[in-house]
Amino acid sequence: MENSDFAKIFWDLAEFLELKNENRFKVAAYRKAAQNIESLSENLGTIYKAGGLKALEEIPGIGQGIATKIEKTIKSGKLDVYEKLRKEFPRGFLELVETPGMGPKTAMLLYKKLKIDSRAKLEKAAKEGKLQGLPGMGAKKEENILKGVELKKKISGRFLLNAALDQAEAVAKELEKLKEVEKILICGSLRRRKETIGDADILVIAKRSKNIMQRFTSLPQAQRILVKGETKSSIVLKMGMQVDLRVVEDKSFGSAAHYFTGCKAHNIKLREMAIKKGLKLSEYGFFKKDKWVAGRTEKEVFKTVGLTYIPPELREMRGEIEAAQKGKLPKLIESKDIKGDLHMHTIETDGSNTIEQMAQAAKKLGYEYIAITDHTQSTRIAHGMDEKRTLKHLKEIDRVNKKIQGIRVLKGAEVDILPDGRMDLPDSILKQMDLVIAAVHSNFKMPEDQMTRRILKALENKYVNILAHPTGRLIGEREAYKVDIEKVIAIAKKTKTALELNSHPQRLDLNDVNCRLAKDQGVLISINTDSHTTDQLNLMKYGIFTARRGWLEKKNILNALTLDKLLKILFAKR
DNA sequence: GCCGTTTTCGGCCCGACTGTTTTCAGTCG
Repeated sequence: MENSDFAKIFWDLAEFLELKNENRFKVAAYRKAAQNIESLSENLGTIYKAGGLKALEEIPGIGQGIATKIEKTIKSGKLDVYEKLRKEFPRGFLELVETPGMGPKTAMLLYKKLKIDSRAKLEKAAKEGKLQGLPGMGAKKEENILKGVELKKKISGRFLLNAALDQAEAVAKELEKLKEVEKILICGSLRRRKETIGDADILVIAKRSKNIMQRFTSLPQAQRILVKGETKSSIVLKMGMQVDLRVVEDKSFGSAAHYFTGCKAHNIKLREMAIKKGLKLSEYGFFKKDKWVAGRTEKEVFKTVGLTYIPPELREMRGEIEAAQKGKLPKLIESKDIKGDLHMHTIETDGSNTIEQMAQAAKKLGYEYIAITDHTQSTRIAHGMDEKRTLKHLKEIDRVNKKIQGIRVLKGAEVDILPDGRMDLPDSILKQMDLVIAAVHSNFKMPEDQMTRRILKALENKYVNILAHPTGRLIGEREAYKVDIEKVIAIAKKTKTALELNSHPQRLDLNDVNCRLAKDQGVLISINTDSHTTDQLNLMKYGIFTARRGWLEKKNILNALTLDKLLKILFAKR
């Protein structure tokens, strides 16, 4: 069982108990546990096997009750209370509650009065006007629920970070033109640079909000207004993403920015810490009794509860608060630390630019070096190189390297890892390169033990320097292949092989959690763009975002090394 | 159900918007 399967059980349990009007703190406790389980880097099953019930109870938000439920689930594969509740509510009931505008109270009301137990039935009843007239239900509420049903059909889940960021920035740019706007900041999961985004949160500092709200709700890219108030409005963009806008005064900038950036659990923790200090924290600031005392900047917010400044990417309740208390937060990697890009393609295989064009573009970015790493023969779809072409290509890189000044072009290739773990080119060819990237491009559906063996064997090859996109996932398109990532990290450490953090917004592979795992084991990460055009060299920022979410520092990054240090490490394995 | 340098019992984050309520419940973030 995956952690997400366990989490699902507790998310659902919370929902069921809420429907049954259980104690709301109990409901919240289940949700907190589900949340924490989702963000664990280690599998619950593994934790239980290693340390039993005690180890489970050490996870924040998990006590005796939930630990026992996890144990039961591991032992028997199911949880009786969960199964019982599932039978009590019809299938389709949860999607009813998840319809925007509906909540547990309304869902139960409609179920009891009208036997509505699915979203389809809800839509039908609303269209027939059967909802209005029930207690607390009028024509408007019925209309809203219908809108919610439609919205759910339209909003296609989550958006890739780059797409969401582009859209949010476009909205912010429009609002910035208004003279009332003093400051504007994109907050929420966008500011935390999560790999996928549910909705965008924009914070505006202004004294008067009326014009701003008017402009916001009438933007050309707006498709629907969800709510429109004095300090808070929400719209849905034509591309399907929801955007929330909040307007506050300047003296609340810090507390509002902090609040709208989240994550939720992190916020709650800070508010609890404020209470312990006799203060109340909201988006408007810290209050002693009813008197405002602080909140002008985020730094001030953290300082007031005794913490050093926590960068947005770390605010995920993954130990950042404890680290800030001890003054032990990492000094996160930044764009300026990156000295080169070690994974890119040219027209020799499936890229669009020449070696020289890639080198010139990289030079403009201020890089000290790049590596040209075209595909090898097995990746036929990319016109991969056989031995003969590879040798010719390496010579061509030498030629370009002599020709251009101010940047070093390293000779490399992205070599396929064959299903049996052998490399797609013989060692006699690999040894003529400065850098070898190994990658899985075929047979994704192997069983976990086979895939793990396959990759470990590649890492043991003394010419392999980097494992490209280590789990092979394409966000929203293809699941990661099954591989024991902890073993991969351990062997990467042993063999002095770096792991790639592929910067493409659809890959971001390794992900944040695994990056942190690799860091803790002392494995170097190479943040690469895997560019197929000169433009794509700019994708580096997404890799850096994810690296920061993984607590990575300059010293953890292979391509933050100067050229001579890099070369030393590349050849140290041979 | 979880949790504890104020606690093993009694707390548990805080506020905006909407609709239907005539003072507030429900939903959302």
